[in-house]
This record gives sequence, C-alpha cells and structure tokens, in this order.
Amino acid sequence: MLKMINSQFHRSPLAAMDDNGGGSSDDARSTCPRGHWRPAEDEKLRQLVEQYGPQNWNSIAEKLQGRSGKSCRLRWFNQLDPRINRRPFTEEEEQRLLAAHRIHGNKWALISRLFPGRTDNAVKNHWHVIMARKQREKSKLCSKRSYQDHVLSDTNSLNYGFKQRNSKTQEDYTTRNIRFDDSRLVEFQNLNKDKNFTVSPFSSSPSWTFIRPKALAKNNLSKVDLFGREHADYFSSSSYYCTTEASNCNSEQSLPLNYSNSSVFVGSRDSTAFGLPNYKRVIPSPFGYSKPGDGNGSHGMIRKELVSFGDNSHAFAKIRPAIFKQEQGDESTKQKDVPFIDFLGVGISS
DNA sequence: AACGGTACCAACCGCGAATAC
DNA sequence: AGTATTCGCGGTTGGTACCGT
Repeated sequence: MLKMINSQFHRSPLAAMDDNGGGSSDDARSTCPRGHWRPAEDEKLRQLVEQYGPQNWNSIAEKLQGRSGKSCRLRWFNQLDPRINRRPFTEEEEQRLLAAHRIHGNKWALISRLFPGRTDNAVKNHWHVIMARKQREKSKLCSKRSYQDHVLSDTNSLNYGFKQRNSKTQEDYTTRNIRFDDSRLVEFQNLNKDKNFTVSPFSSSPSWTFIRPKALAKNNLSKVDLFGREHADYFSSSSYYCTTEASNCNSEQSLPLNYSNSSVFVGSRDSTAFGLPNYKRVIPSPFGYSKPGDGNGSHGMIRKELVSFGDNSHAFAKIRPAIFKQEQGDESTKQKDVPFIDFLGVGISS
C-alpha cells in the first residue's frame, strides 16, 4: 500500500533502499547514521526532545540527519527517556514477567505497563532471554543426544518443519507428516485418530497433546479457546503452547507453537536448545520461513488456552481452504455436529 | 592470539489504529 | 467521507561482547 510506504515518519532514504532490496547499502551506511545511535546523536535527540517535546518526531528528525521520525521516537522511548529503568532484571521481576506472560501472552506493551520503567521492547527481549536460558538448562538436563540426530533422522517423528542445513529445494521441506506445497500450505498426515496430535523431540513415539478446538465455529473463526470456549476480546495472542512429553527427561518439555503472521515457530531462538547449533533464520514453517521461537520451559498441558486468529486472520485464511479441502476429501474426518476445523490436521488419520 | 559460535539487546520493519486535515 | 499523518505494537533482524577452543 502506497500509503504505508510513504508514511512511517518519512523513512530515511537508506531504510527505503533496504526495502527495495538493498543495493549498495554499504556506501550508504558509511555516510548515513543508521544502526546504533552514537552518543552525539543521543545528545542531540535529547536536546531536540526538550525543545519540541516527545511528539513532533518529524520535526525532530529533520534536525537529525539520516534518522527518521520513527527511529527517533523509538530511540527516545526505548533508551533515552529518563524514566527508563536500565538496571538488569531482578529475579523477582523475572517471576512476575513469566506470570504476566502466562496471563497476557505476547502483549508486551500491556505487560510492560506492569513494570514501571521497563519498555515493551525490554520486556519482550528479556522474556526471550529467560526462555532461551530455560531451554539451555533443560537441554543440558535432557538427552545428550543431539536433537538434530534424534529428530531429523527419526522417520517416525514429525520434523517440526525444520529445514535441514544446506537444503534448498522444496523437497527439503518434505517430511513424512508435513508437506509444503507450492502455495505454502501444509498438509498433516499419519496423525492419530483420537485427535491428539503428538510429537516429541525426545521420544521415539512423540506426543504433543492437543486439546481439540471444538468451538471453532463457522461464523467465528477469529478467537477460539483450545478448550472449546469462545472468547471476547480480552485476550489475543499469536501463540499457543503444547506439551511434549520428554521420555528421556524427568520433566515435561513445553514448546510454543506460534502462529505469527506467516510462521510457525517451534523450538528456541538463538539458543543451542536441543543441541541445534544456531538455528536462527534457517527454519521454515508451514506458512513461511522463520526462526524458531523461544521455548517455554514451564510445565503444564496447555500453557496458553487461547488461540487467536484475530491478529493473524489473513494467515489463517490462507490455510483454511486447504483444511476444508482436506476434510472434504476424507470422510473419516468429517464432523457431524460441530463444525470442526482441523487446524493441525488431527482429523486426518489412518 | 585468533577464530568461530553464542547470547543478548538495540534497532528496524510492517501493519493497523487513531488522529488530523 | 476520504486521505494523510502520527503513533503504537509485535515480530524480526543485525551488531557486538563474550566465551570456549
């Protein structure tokens, strides 16, 4: 949308260059102060905010060569605002953060309001840090066996859509249970009749237990509770969680399955969880390529009860026709009474 | 000491909502 | 009512310090 392209505080020429596919941005980077802010820029921004107030970002940006209003605003509200608490997160804050995330999901702005002086970005980043740390700890406790060796070589395991390194072709994303077709839709096959979709990175007979979203009603696909309840707008999230039973561990391993705009995340970003070396940016998802999201190390069956397609309805709309098509093509999966969208293909079984 | 891998955090992007005109 | 601008949010990427080899 042209409107969007032209808005965003009159983005810097370099940012526009990047959007256009880059080009010789190195030259531009050497002359344009994009990227990390220098102390001199910070000082000037402080002065400008004092002069114009923390609203007139375009006016401010005009005085800061190469910085967009948006960038100025971000710098101010995330770093320079004197109200910001820059001390490391305390253990107590971490506990509260985890608790808040269980309640609110990825509503970082909302969560950050519970932490005076903490920005949404800081809260978000630190949550990822906590999750990565937990995954590291768990991966140390769990099998020494490489997750990659275990899962990717195990033909009975669903491979989460992980792309194997150096794979480049469509076929590389093909697995026994998940296949990526040209439209990037996904088919799930060979799954259990009992509607429990099961997978585990640690077990030879994986088990991810999903509670079937019974209330995925025809007319309201936007928000649904994994336990079958419909919900008002008090909650919206782009992710939900499933529990994996880690047969080689004493504890359960709970992984997030995030339906963000075009991605499914499973695993751990920026971590060596599961023994995977630096898997960021190489993992495709059924709906696009993505990094894995951070794992959730806490316990419980369904860590988050709600699945919301409200923010991601376009993504869901993409997969929906395939789901219906799949259902229509398999009598065994049809539901007589309750309109059931076989979101994960759990109805397709043999 | 050099190098590569990892963890952390800052910055960026796209998008939608709110507001102004 | 329609369009442009501003703001805010959540997801993603890039930079860099640190650590192990």
